[in-house]
Amino acid sequence: MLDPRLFRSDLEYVQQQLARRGFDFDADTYQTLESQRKEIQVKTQELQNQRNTRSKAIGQAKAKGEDIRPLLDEVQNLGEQLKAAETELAEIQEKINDLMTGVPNFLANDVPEGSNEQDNVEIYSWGDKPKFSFLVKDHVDLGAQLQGMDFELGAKIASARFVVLKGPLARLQRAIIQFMLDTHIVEHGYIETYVPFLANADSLYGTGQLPKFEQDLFKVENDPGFYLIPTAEVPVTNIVRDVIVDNSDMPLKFVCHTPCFRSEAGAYGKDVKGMIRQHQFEKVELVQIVKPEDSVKAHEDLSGHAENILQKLKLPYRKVLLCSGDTGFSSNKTYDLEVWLPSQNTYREISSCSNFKDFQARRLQARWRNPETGKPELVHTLNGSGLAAGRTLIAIMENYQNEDGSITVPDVLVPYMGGMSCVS
RNA sequence: GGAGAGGUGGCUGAGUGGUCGAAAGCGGCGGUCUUGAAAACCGUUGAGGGUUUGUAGCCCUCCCAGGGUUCGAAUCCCUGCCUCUCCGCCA
Repeated sequence: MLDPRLFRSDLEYVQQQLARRGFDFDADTYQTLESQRKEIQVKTQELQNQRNTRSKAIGQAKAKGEDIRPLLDEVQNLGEQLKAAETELAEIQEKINDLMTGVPNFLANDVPEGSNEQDNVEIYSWGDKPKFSFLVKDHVDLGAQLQGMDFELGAKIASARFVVLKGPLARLQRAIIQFMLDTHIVEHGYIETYVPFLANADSLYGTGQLPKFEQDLFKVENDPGFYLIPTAEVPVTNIVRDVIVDNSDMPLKFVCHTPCFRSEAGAYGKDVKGMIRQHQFEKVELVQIVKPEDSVKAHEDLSGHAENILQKLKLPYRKVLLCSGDTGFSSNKTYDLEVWLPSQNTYREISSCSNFKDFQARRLQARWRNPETGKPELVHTLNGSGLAAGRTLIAIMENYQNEDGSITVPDVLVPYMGGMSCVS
């Protein structure tokens, strides 16, 4: 959520900023609601004040043994007036809140203009694309040949967009996850966390998935309802919900491996084949909680940590700065890392690293105490995949494939495969 | 699943239907003392919001959450959530 005070003090600036996203903020509706709010809130607080003063007077009169009858008559209909005002205020505030929670974050100044992913800007590419002297297979064919990747079985057990991995391929995915976690913990200084895979509505609201994107989530119809986490970002960032983080603990850097669950509503016909787009996939997520002045630097660091994984795996990739039209709702600035997939002859997203500034922190009420002011102030939150493990698995399969359909294991993963250097 | 106890400020912990946003201790911050530190002593110390040019003043809200009773609720009633203890079950 954006700062409501900014809407009151400089609405024109707010509109300009939001227009960069093509978001047309309804200023008229807002101003009508806001002027109503002001009037009703002042009225309500005045009535509350009256109630407090008079009740106090009654208490004092009673203590002195005076007759409180006239005082009681005086406050007779105050209660009803107050209740009506409070109800009206709550209604108007809910309307304003609904309006505000639908407003996306501002974009950083250096986010390029553009309407969709076509307009994203490549910052650089890394690594040499492999050259093959034979016809390349995609990960689906390779997986079938290795008898380690079965989509029909996934469909039988659950539905389309699920997979069953078996044998060395299942182990390879686990090796990837272990390798990523160890690298982030040992080399990049992250704290490993283990978290719930179901989250409540408050948590999803805090990171911005609710109320706007409920259709993307799997919901557990319990009482109270839970949601399957679409990313570890949700439970991990919510660690600091309603917390004033100690100055000396900043920055907080968490790494977490979880399965992720996405309904993929609206993705019909998209990436139907293979493991690119699944209802359930494994991901290692990086989350940082930092002081506001450090977030731009932290964003570069965090995406660098994800890149380091790709580089150690020697997977060719490119780094892309998302344009205004492709940057997510809560994000101020996002880098995507896209890995080379030989079978598709293109780069595909394998990590998305975002700086949310104080947008999530405001919803979360995640704060730190600024020693200069002595006051609690909002932190900045960031996260990024480091990396999506399922997509890393298929990138390795395709880039490291041999003519006979076997897969060479990247050097850094061999220890995690019990010394196995080739999957066949 | 059964039985019981409880949720109060950064922490521990008192509290009564009325001057309680809340005793006391600890911790934090400032000061006195000291070459410096410790100890001791003195002072200070919650969060959010409204109004406003205002980090001034005035006002409102918050004692787990949501309802209710009342002129008045941290205090009484109801519901929910969470924590702890014992029993049962279980990876």
